[in-house]
Amino acid sequence: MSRQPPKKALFAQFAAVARALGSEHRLDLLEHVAQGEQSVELLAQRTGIPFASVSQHLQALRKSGLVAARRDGRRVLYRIADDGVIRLLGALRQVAERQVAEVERIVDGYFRDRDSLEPVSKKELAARVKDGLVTMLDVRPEDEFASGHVPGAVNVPLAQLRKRLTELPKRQEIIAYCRGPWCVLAFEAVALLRKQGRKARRLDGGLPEWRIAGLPVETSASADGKRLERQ
Amino acid sequence: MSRQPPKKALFAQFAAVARALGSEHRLDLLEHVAQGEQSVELLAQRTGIPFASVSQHLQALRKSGLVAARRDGRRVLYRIADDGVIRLLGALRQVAERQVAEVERIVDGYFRDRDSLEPVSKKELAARVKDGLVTMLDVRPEDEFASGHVPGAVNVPLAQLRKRLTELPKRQEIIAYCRGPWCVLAFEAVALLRKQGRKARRLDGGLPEWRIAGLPVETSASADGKRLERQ
DNA sequence: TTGACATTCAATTATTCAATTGAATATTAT
DNA sequence: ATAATATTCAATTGAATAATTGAATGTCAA
Repeated sequence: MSRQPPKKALFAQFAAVARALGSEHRLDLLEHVAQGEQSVELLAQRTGIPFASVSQHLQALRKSGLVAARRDGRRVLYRIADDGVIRLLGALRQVAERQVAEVERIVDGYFRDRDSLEPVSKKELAARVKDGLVTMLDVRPEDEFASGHVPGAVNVPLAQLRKRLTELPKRQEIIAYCRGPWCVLAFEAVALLRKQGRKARRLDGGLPEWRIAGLPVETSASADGKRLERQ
Repeated sequence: MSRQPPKKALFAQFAAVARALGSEHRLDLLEHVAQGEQSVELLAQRTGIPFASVSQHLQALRKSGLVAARRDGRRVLYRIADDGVIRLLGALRQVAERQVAEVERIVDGYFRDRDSLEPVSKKELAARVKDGLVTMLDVRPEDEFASGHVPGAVNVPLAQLRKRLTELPKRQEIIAYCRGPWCVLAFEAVALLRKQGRKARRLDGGLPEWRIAGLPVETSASADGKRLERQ
């Protein structure tokens, strides 16, 4: 292993990391883990993958250095190993989006207007939210919101958006986001809001991208967080 | 395929790209393709992979959008699909390097000093080469050098370096490079030069990185290029 | 210590992927 | 047309991987 042609050995390691990314379930898990440290069971619930499979996939991800784990009581909490992983996922997304025509068709097909991608920087946006000039809308499920969100964001899960429109400002611009650039919840939220005549845009990125941009993240100590007390 | 949950369909595409990267042979081929447009046969020669396998791997890479192909006469020339691919490879390398301890050990084990990584920008370097303040040393095989290299670089393949030391300036700083950041030839060259008392460093990156930085690339119309006339 | 719970391990089966070989296709030159 | 060459396709084999199930491990609380 160690005394073989170094080039081969290097490629083997790089290939191992890429192989770990080469599974839909693991990508799904990675996106969820990127939201914040989580237990195996919670990830199984959120992704709908059987918990034994989740455990195995997480171990595969760990072996290739994409996630890290620590024990807390009787559960094991997994997290993204470091910011480079988020950037790697971004680069993968970029290549796939730009080059695989299929993706374009899927996104375009489902969501008419592929809307203004990041017309305003995240840092500026954070300032505007603080000044009350725009409203950030987090359309993820409540428990995910609780474990970490953009400061000042309003949480209305996509499923309830239609009914709870009154909770959102009428004229102010609304910026929707969810898990990350791949997450379709935000696309759908923007489509719905625009149909209702609201001024809405999508944040090109989710919580992980917000975090690695060096911006603060807020957590709700409790908010349906029965399963989250330990975090 | 197209009317399935969009999230799944997106992940499937991203996973497909990652899977395409998850093979040592394909990474090897990608590194070579990144040097410049090349035919299947030439790639087979340079990588030592049977040509039928090379063809299949290239098709896999093409299907996932990592390389593109065009026909020229009776040969098919493959090239990197776009700059995003180089960046993706860089991100992969970064994650693997930072997180997979194995790589550190391999690199450190083989090459004592992991030497000054990119202490000077590529743009500045290009200027210094032009002014004759430093010498760029390309240690790749002659035919690879011929199909594209840093302007003004001297080509001495690693195997001949010890014998041809006299061709290099005695006191001037020497910057060695080869195919890319993973390429070990440059590490070895620097080690050898330093042992000889020369002032040598390694360029953190190779021709592809040079190219996507927007810097010019020079080709030798002829230089052992019997097989390269058409390029 | 016992029981409850979260996670991991082990074993099975089905699927996918890789390498190899030889044949088929497409292009150029004769 | 025919031959020569570069590439691709097809079929085989063996290896790696994924999903599933049930058992085993480790931790906390009573």
